[in-house]
Amino acid sequence: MIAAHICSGCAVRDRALCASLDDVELDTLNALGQRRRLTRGQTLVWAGEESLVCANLLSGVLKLSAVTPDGREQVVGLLYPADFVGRPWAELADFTVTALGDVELCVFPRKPFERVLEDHVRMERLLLQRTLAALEEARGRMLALARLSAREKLAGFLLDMADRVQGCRATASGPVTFDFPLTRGEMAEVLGLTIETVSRQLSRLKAEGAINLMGARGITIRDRALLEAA
Amino acid sequence: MIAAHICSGCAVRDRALCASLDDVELDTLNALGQRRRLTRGQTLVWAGEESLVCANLLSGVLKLSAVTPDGREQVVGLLYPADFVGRPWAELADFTVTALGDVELCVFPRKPFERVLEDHVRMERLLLQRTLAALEEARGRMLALARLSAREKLAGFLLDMADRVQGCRATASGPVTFDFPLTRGEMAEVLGLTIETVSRQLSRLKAEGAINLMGARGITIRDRALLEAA
DNA sequence: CCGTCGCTTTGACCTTCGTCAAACCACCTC
DNA sequence: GAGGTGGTTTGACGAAGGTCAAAGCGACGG
Repeated sequence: MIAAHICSGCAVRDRALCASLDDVELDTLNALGQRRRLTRGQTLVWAGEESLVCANLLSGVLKLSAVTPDGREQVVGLLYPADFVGRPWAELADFTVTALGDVELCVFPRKPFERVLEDHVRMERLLLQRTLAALEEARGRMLALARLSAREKLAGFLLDMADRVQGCRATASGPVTFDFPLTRGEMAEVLGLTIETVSRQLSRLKAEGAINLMGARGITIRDRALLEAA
Repeated sequence: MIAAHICSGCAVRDRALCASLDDVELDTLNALGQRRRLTRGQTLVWAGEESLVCANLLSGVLKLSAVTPDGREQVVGLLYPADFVGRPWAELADFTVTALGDVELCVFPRKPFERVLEDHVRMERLLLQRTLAALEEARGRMLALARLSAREKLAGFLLDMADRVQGCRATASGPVTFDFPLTRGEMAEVLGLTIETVSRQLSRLKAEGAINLMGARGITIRDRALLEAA
């Protein structure tokens, strides 16, 4: 019952992969899991190194990034609470996983985790469905990276953040205020731009009255329609 | 035994998802499957429409493409023989699937196919592993689309094609000759460029002696190292 | 053999975005 | 309050690649 006890207080108990397990099954998994915290900038996994762990993200945001041989970097995915981290059955890690803010994880050693996965069809199915969803998202972002202008990328990104921040609350068109979990540089990495271009486009959107910027992190969406037009 | 008979002659019997099924199980699936041919340019699925089918690709090449509201297009994936087509459990199709050349498919109605999938853990696992691999590939291409120059994209693409064409034969560094399955326009769609840029970069690579072009389709890799340097 | 059709190549020009450089700003420590 | 430090903004400039336009090339049908 210890496991059930620990997990029952878990913020993502019914949204993460674990949602597919009952309390008894959870014991097995919990015996493997270990809580871990990361602070801003710390990295959990390095691309190309041996892939030793999988994890559930409990709180905070992680970035998944790829790097060219000569050092150009691209963020290829953002992970939010309840998302799954890592790639079962892969000997080497594909991408670098880094904390964007302070982060809490529930970490499992990869090999034993694979065994649990193989023994629990429902969990495996849930992972399959999430992977299919992630694949769709990645492909959607390929379109964005390759074909949208800097302005369009930014507008789309802001709308995305806004929706995510206010949970799944109905998107009333009233102004929304929130703080970025990312710096300009990180936004640039996500959108395939440079830091200067991000800054310039934000200034431009502000000048046009679509948004308002307060300090480096604060933002409020003033005219959602104007953003959606891009 | 009819099913086993049909499938046993299948070119991808032991490479497609079906590889996870024994001859008896294959009967179930075969009862659902239907051969279908497409000719160059025909499309199997339209993005946004109801998702009615899944399929195994038997021969030929398919492209998966996404389109912006205003008509800009991006190819987000290429599918080769033995690859799986479609997204189980999705009500709507995410992307448009179009034949690049003449194509043979083994098509299943989605809903019944999902049931088979749910009843065959090994097949579900194989699909999961393939989806994870596809996700990695998609993310790798995000890096390429966002951060590589036109020249680098093309060089990488040519090397890729060359490797794929000569099967998994050891990549001797001798010159390789083959035909593109794609037009310049399609290459542009894949690489996130315009047709003119593709043409110009190919001409440049030819001028530098890295490749040779014969007619619109023929190509030979003359200096592999030169391409790899990009 | 000629004309047409689809695709490719090449050129001239222009826009967008990246590069380099210099302030600027907020926040923190001393 | 002085001085750092890390992130941000702004400007001037240049290069890569997109756009528009015209010609070239090869295959096919008449």
